[in-house]
Amino acid sequence: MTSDDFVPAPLRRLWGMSESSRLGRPASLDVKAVVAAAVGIADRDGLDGVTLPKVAKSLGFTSMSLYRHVGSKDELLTLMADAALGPPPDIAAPDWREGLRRWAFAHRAVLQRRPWLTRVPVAGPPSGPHQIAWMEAALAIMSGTLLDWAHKIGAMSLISGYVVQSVRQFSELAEGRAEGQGQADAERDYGRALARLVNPDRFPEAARLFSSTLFEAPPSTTPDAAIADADFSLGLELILDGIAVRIARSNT
Amino acid sequence: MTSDDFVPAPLRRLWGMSESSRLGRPASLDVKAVVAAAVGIADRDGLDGVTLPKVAKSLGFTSMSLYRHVGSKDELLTLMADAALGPPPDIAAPDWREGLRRWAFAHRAVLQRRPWLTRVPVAGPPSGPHQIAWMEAALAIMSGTLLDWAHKIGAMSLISGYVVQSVRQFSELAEGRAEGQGQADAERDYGRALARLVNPDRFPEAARLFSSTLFEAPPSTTPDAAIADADFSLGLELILDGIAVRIARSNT
DNA sequence: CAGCATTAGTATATGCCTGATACTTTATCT
DNA sequence: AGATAAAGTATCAGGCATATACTAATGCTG
Repeated sequence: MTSDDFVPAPLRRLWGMSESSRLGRPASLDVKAVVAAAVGIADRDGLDGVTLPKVAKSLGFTSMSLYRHVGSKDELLTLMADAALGPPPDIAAPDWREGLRRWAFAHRAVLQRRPWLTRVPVAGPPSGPHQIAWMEAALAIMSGTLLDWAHKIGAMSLISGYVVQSVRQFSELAEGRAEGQGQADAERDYGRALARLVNPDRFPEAARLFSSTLFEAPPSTTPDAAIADADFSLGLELILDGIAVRIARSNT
Repeated sequence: MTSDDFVPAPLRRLWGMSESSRLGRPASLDVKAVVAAAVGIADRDGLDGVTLPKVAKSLGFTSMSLYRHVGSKDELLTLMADAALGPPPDIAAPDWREGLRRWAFAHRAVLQRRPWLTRVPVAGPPSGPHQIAWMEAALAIMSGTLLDWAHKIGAMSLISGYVVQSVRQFSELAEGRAEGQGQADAERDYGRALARLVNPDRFPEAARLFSSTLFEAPPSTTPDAAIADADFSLGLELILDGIAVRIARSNT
């Protein structure tokens, strides 16, 4: 018989329910501080830069002290993910479609500011307060529709997965580019070599694709970000179209 | 002036262009063997089980020998991903919709057999021969449509991303479940606690969701796999609906 | 007011890992 | 018969996560 309001430690830490028992030595450190320090390091050095020694040092403590506030490094990553995600913005939209569109763009904006978020290994269903809040926002947007729960969840996670994937892809490319000046050359070499490897006999469609304007387009005047925006919208609208079909179908 | 048929070493290895120069000591090891051994370990111990010492030992060599055949551990992961993906099956379908559906299920089947594939960190656009072959298959399926390249690529990566995401989510859950008998209890506790944390005032929709039948459904008679299949199809058909709208629009 | 239980943080150590460097071994080519 | 060059090995440095056993600081109890 577990007590009815028992909450596992990781969840307690996720939801900011630190208890600071009156007994014993008082803590000079807390979960919030640890997570904030870790997020700061991730912002500066990327996710691989986050190590327990470095987080501890940035706070003026030893590595082992962190284990008083966090169960493991994996748990720290989960805590970081929810903290860095932050609360969703207020989305007031005339209809579900515009609402989901704004939700997707807001989500994307957060990830673009912290690309390392797209690389945090997901360890289970959303369970942090911010994750739940974003979920709530999406569900609220769809509350006027007649979709059942399974469809709502499906639509939301489809959009969210799409956002993560597209931001990750773009940021990887950008990182590669920033990694030295000669990187641009290397990248061009890489593309050129790949185009040569894609034999038109074995891969007719792919070969046509690789030699299409899409990959030639040399010094396009439009900035990369604009292209990325267009690509992103393209896929997003496709998803929204699919959802629209479902909604129309559920109304009959 | 780089030679016009210069191919970067990682790409050469990906495409099986090992050169075995006639000079010097002949190699008793090659990229293929290394990758195969690594894949075998990943199949048994998961992606975290793959370390250079273990791969080398399973071949009867020392860790450092691997660096003669593979640039880095990250590169090894890339090679593993393409090797383990394997070639796509022949997909003969009457129309693009059935074709893409089969393509998605085939992709999913591969990932289900090797769940660690969904956790290999992606390091750039598809560039291995098998990845290209899968891409070719998808493009061929859509070749009858009037979609432009951007839409085709968008549709394909949307589906592929969805497949990866859904398999990863399911396999995580299954792993957690297999990780000891008490895990099921812990999981139930977790869900229960979470349901209590989701305050209906702050999160009205989410709270209703958490207390809906979707989460109660105790010992459902239908096996997990069947439920997963249904969920998967749900999202997939949604995507296909979206693509259908695009295709219809591009025909006008 | 003394000391005890309790909690926070530290010191130290183990066993891993990736990868650099310098070496030995084994083959071909001249 | 060497010279040459590549394959594989030995050793090592620098990091990392984390277990265990410690010291330090506080409130509670007598």
